[in-house]
Amino acid sequence: MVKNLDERKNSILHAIIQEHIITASPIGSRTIAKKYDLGVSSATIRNEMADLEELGYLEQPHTSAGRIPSDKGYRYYVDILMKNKGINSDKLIKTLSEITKNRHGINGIVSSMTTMLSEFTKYATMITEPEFKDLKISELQLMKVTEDKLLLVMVTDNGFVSDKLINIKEDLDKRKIRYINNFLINKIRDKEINELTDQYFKEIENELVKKINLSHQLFTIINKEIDELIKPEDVRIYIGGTSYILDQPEFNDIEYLKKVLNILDHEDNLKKLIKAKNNKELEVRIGHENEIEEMQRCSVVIANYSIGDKAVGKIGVLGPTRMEYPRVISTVNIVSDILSKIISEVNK
Amino acid sequence: MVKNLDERKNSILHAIIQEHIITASPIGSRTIAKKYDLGVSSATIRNEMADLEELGYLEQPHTSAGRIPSDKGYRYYVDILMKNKGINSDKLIKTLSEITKNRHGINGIVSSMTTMLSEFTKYATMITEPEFKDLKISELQLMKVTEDKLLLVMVTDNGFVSDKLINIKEDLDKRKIRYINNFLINKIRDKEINELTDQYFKEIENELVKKINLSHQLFTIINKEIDELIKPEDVRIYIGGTSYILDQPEFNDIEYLKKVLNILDHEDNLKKLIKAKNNKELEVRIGHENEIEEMQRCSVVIANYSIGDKAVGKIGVLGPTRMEYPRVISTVNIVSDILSKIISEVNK
DNA sequence: TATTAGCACTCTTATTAGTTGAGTGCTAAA
DNA sequence: TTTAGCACTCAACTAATAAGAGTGCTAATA
Repeated sequence: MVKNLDERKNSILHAIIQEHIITASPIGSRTIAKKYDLGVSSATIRNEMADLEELGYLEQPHTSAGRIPSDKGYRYYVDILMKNKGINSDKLIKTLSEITKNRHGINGIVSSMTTMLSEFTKYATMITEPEFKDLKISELQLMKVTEDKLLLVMVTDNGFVSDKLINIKEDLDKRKIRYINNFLINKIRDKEINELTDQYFKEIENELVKKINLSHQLFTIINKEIDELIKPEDVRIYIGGTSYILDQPEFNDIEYLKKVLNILDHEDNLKKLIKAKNNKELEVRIGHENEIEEMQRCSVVIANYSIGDKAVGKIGVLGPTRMEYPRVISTVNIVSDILSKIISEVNK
Repeated sequence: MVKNLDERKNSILHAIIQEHIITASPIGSRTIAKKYDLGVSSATIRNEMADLEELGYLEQPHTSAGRIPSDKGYRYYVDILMKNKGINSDKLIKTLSEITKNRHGINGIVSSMTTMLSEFTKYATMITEPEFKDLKISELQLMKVTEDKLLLVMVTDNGFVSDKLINIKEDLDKRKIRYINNFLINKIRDKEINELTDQYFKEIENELVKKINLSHQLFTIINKEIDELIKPEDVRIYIGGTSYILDQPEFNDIEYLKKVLNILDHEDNLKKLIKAKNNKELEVRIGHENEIEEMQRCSVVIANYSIGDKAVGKIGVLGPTRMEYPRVISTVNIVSDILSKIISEVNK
C-alpha cells in the first residue's frame, strides 16, 4: 500500500531519521552531506528533502529549520528502511533470567520485569499480568479453609493456577462441599471460558438446588466468585521507568508532560494504550496511530507474551515518536520470549 | 523542646505560612498587614519577620523578596499553630466505601484506595499492601490441587488469609499430606511469626522425617514456601497521582522533577520514604527530616492502617513542604480508618 | 538533464541592556 | 514601642540586537 521510494530517497530519509533519533533536532541538508557519504552535494539533498516533504515523509518546523520525520516517515522507516539491530542480548538475557530466583509469585516477576525492561530500553514500560481468556478450565476445586471461608482453586488447560477466597455466611459440611465440587467440575471442565455465561450458571444452580439443599444466596456468592476468577475484570498492569520520559527533550514542555503523566497514572488509559489492534506478534504504534489524543506525539512498541501458544499478556514500551525503534524492538522481543518461558516455568 | 513564641509572633508566622501555602511565593509584610487584621502596621510586622528569620522560622530567598517558611517553621506550624481542618468528609467516606463493591481482592482495594486518596488530596500518594509481621498463625493447610501442585493456605489470628501454590516434583498421597498438615499446624499454631526460625523448621523436618518417609528435597520446598508466605520480603507498594506533582510550582525545575520521579519509580525508595521512624499513629516528615536527599524539599504524611489493633500497612501522601497539612492530615486519617475497616471486613 | 556552487532571505535562539515593582531595612518622629 | 517615610536591592520582565543555521532560488557546469 505504501509505495516504495527510489534508492537515493531511501538513503536520505534513512539518514535523516537516524540523525534525528540521535539529536532530537531538525536535520539540515549539510549535516547529511557531511556525515553520510551519499556522493551528492547538499544542494541535491536539499532538493530531495523538498520532495520528501511534499510526499509527506518529512516536516519542517519553520521555514529556516531543517526537516524532522513525520509519522508517515517513521512508519516507512519501521516498515521498510530499518534493519533489526542485533543488540548485545547476553547481559539482558542473564539479568532477566535472574529475576525468577529473586522475586516470587507472578506479580513479583512481572513487576521486576517491567523495571528491568525500562532500565534496558531507557523508556517507560508496561507489562500486564497474565490473563486467561480463550483458555479452558481443566480443574476447579472448592476447599474448606475455616468455618466460614472456602477457597476456590482453578487450573487452566495450560497449567496455570489461580485461586480466590470465598466468605460464606453459613456453615457448609464437607460432604456437601465435595458434592458441589464434583458437580461443578463436571459442568465446567473443558468449557471455553466464554461458554460460561450467566445463563449457564443459572441452569447449574437450578439443578444443584434440586439435588441438594443449597441456599440461593450461597450459590450466588460462589457463582460471583467463580465469575470473577475466570473473567478477571481488572487485570493489573505494571508500569516502570516513567522518569525516563523526562530524558526526552520532547517532554520538556511541562504542560504536555503533565498530560502524559496523568494518562500513565490511570490504569484504564494504560490498557487502552497497550491494547493490540490486531493479532500481530509485535506491533509498533506511531504518533497518530495511538487512539489516546495526548499520546499522539508518542510511539508504543507492543508485544505479546504467551503460555504455550496462547498470548496471555502484553509488553509495551512507550517513548517519543523519535524512539530508537530497532533497539527497542529487539529488546521487547527478547523480553517477551523470556517472560513467556518464566511464566510457563512457574506453572510447570 | 521547641520554645513557644509570643502570641503576636504566632499570629504572624501562622499568617505567613497559610498565605505561602496558597500562593507558593514569598510573602511580604504588606500582604500580611492588609489581609490579616493583626492591628499593627506593616513596619511592625517587618520587624517581627526579621526576628522570626533570626530564630530560624523563616527564610528570605533574596534581599528584596518576602519571607518563606523554613522547615523549622513548618514543623512549628504542624506541631503548634495548625488547627485540624474539619474537611467535608461525607463525600470522601462515601466514595471510599464504594470501593469494596467495585474492586476485588486486597490488591484491587489498595490500588483504588491509592488512586482515590490522590484524587482527594491532589498530591502523590502511596499505600502498602498489608503485611503480617507480629501476627500469629492460627490455621495452616496444605491441600492437593493437581498431581504436582499443593496449595498452602494460611490464616492469621486476626482472620487474615493468604495462600501460595507449591510445585512439587514427586507425587504425595493424600494421607501423607494430611499427616504433614496436622503435624505442621500443631508445631506452628499460635506461634509468633518471628519464633519460626530456620532452626525451628530444621527441628520440624527432623521429626517429620523420622515419622514418615518424606524426602529432604520435598520438605525444603514446602519450608521455603511457608517461609515466603509468612515473611513476604517484597510487600508491594502502590503509588498514585504522580501527575499531581507537576501542579506544584516547586517542581517546575525539570532536573529536580526528574530526580523525584526517579525516586518514585523504585519501590525500595518508596519504602524508605514511607517507613515510619516511630510508632506514632500519624507522622509528618518535613523537608530535611526525610532521609532521601532528593526528597528534602518534600514533606510526607504517613499513617498506619490496621487489622484489629495491629498496624499492617502504611498510607502516605507526598507533596512539597508547602503542603496543605491540615487538609491532608484529616484526609489521611479518614482513609486510614476506612481502609482498616475494609481490610478487616474482607477477612471476616 | 541532473547536479552543484553561491547567495539572499527567513526565522529561531541567545545576549544584552534597560525598566519595573515588590519588598526590605533603616531612620526619625509620634 | 510603634509607625511613616524613603533609599536601596534584586528578580523578573521587555525590547532591541546580534548570531547562526538552513532554506530556496538562480545560474553555471558536467
